[in-house]
Amino acid sequence: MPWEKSFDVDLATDRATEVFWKKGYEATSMADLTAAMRINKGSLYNAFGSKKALFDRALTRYDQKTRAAKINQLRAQNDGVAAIYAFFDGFVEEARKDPRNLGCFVVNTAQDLPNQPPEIAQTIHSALEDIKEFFREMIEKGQQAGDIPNTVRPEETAQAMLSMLVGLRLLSRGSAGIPALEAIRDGAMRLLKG
Amino acid sequence: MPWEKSFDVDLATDRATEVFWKKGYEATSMADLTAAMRINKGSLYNAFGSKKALFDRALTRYDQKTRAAKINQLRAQNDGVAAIYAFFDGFVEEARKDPRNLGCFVVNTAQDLPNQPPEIAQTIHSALEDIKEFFREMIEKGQQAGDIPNTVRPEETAQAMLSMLVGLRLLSRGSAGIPALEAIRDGAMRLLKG
DNA sequence: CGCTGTTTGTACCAACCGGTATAATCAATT
DNA sequence: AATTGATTATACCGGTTGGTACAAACAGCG
Repeated sequence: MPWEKSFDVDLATDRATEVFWKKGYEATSMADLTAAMRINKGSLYNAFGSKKALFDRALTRYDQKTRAAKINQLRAQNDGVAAIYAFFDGFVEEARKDPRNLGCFVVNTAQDLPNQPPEIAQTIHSALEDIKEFFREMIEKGQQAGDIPNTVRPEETAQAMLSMLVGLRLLSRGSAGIPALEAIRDGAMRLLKG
Repeated sequence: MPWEKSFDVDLATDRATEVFWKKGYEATSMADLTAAMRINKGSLYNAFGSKKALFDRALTRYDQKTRAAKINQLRAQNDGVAAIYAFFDGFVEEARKDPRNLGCFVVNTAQDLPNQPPEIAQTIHSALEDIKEFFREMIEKGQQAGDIPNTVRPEETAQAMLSMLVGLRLLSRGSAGIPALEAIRDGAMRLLKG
């Protein structure tokens, strides 16, 4: 068997992610993708199959590399309150560093859910559920440590925090400045005060 | 001068809004629009000028008819806490009644801000600012009535509530069920407890 | 070298894109 | 009935859409 691959598939996927992330699925053309990925049209279809398949792959990879990795890292922490703060503050920091105001690829796609196929909907649903679950676990951990009063209902509060996070990420796309995002982060923490 | 108009421009605009609302600007074609508006291509360009101009008009009209109208109605209320609750609960009700899960046209467009022209960005910015201002006023009104403790900072809390609202509206697009939306609404009210 | 499989460039496809043009039809005022 | 302007249907424009086809160049293995 001769030489089995030349370009880096993951690198090409990450470059495709950048375009989908900013413009969304429909507004991104195959010409946009081949230019950004720096591979030929033929190679793209050979390696990924279709635009939809590439989008699916890009979204899943983004979700794994960013959201899932972060959550699994913070889950290990024993201070629940600190873990939640770090999670929110990380996104404020991301917004501070990103001059392009891309926000969150997952949230962007969640906004477009009614126009997405079931596989994508499933990916989004799992991601959001996992975030909520993370919040719930950290709240319960904080309660066991005595940092969070027992009057705070874990499930409902986790859901409310997820909503704040989604809002923060959407407003990061050019609708809010850094001070506003910090106010959102601090507001989320106030939900833990009972 | 002969008969000055035949079709109802506002009605046609509302029909265009439905399509833009669901699919977004890019994914909506002129064919989609003429079909939904039930007017001819020629009439559309004669009456609205371009796709962009139609979108702008549809968005502005939607914002006036729904968000602005609701806020101005609730502003008159003398119970600040009740006004905020009614505002949130109205969107939960809207989600309950809408089988298509359209969410909010303004929030959808805010998500797409990096790809929108300055006029649209301005409209979105004004709308979000007005909502935040509404929250701030109602918080201050609640504090004067003694319903909200003075430890609650009006501006920061209003910003946090705006984020929860944006999250609620985005999650209404198929990512969350009614109970989850109710938890978000109740979580927002907890921000007023100090 | 010869075989294999990838990459690349290019050409091509039918379909659609936003937008324009035109001629016929239509309704209401004069 | 004549005039006026909006509405309609249809055809058309150049450009782009996602996707396919194909030959040439390429790189590794036997």
